Amino acid sequence: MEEIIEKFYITTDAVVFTVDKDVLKVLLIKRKNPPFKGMFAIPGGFLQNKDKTLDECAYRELYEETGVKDIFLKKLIAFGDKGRDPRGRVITVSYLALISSEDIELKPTTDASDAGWFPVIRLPKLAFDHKDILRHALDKLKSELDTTNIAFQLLPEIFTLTEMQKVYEAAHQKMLDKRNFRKKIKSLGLLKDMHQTKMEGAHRPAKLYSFKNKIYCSLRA
Amino acid sequence: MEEIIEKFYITTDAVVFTVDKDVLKVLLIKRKNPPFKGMFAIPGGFLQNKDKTLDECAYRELYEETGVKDIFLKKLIAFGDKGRDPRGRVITVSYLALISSEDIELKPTTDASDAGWFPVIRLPKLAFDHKDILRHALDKLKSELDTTNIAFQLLPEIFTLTEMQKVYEAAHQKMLDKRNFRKKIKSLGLLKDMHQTKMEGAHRPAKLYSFKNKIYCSLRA
DNA sequence: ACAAAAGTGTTGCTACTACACCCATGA
DNA sequence: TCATGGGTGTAGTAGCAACACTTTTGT
Repeated sequence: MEEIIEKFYITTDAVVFTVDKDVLKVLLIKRKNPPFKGMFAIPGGFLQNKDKTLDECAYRELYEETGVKDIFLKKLIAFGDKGRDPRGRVITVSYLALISSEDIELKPTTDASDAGWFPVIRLPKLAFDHKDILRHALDKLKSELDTTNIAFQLLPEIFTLTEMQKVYEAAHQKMLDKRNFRKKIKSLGLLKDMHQTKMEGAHRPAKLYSFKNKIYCSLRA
Repeated sequence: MEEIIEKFYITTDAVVFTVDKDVLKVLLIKRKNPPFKGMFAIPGGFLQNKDKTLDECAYRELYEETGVKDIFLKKLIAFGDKGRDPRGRVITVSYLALISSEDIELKPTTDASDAGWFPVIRLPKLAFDHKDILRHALDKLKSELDTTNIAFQLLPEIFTLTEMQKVYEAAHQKMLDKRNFRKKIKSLGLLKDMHQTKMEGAHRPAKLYSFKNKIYCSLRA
């Protein structure tokens, strides 16, 4: 490799979504250093040569900054315009990440004193071009929910159909018809009836379901 | 930026497709230097700081290596596994590129003595992980043809419906029903009847169409 | 008895598939 | 007149959207 070839900083940034109390939320951290000190940002950081893959870098940075681990990650796209980071030329690879709201407790770690979950409809101003990265990831989340079985990444092990519907409604930010939703989901054949019910409040108990397969796959031919 | 942060090589690689004589082809170059000297590869090269965007890098490298310019480019995804390039850690951003077969004449340039168009069904062995990059781009091409109006990037200014159908058939590698194809395309309302015909051989002349709008857009809400 | 969420079917519309014949032309 | 590709319509099916009432429970 000739000397004249330039090298650049690489980061991975993970846009982590969850649906918590019927609200779509995203994980952000407060920056402790300049630039954009004190502003919120998508968790991520610099690729190191010890990271064997970009995925590994995304996992490592997410864990270091927020304590979140064992999470679904899907690589999205690269952002590399000049000037997007005032420190120098940085190419960022964005990730879509999903986590069940059961697992969103943040353990404060060295880097994560100010990590938190923010409703997507009420975001703080974000550092860098993270608004663009987040919007792109949100669009991707919607299309993935419609074309793959990733919903299982946002639900607990067993759940009711109403809970599942709330996940779709939160992500798409619109209400769905109960009968049509249930018909569609049942026709996909992804769910297993657990023959248990969940009683919650003064009304008829809801049947519980789980996914037959918790392996990410497309629903189209 | 602290000294301990590592930097990496970045490349952009453009997977350029065309449909030439009803066959889907991809543009490859023969490598003139090690590693993989003499093997074929997707055209691309190293990001330079003068490139204001990743797109600009992809355009520049494609032009330098193949003489191809003024072409549709869409950024796809990053490849960054360790060991994918024996020279060192290289992160590659792939691009989907499309060109009309009218414009595929390759002018030999300094770097492009061995650029050529290869049918996708009969590819030579490719350098690096370019087989993976190509397959990913091909999947993307198919889904883009189904959900956007990019077909205009693969057709001449005016064309017949049969020519358009051949583009879809070549890309999807399957035959389509003539009546259904025409019904679908007409219902999209993208085409303008040019009130001209094209006579070619001993049979009824074909009506010529062009796109109302040659601006890339999605066909779904 | 009532309040609250669970659960369930039908109808109309749209979009896709499969399929066969006539038309305009040059040789 | 024949060979060639251009051009057209219909019937069946599958999937989506709109819509209201009964069931089961706790209080």
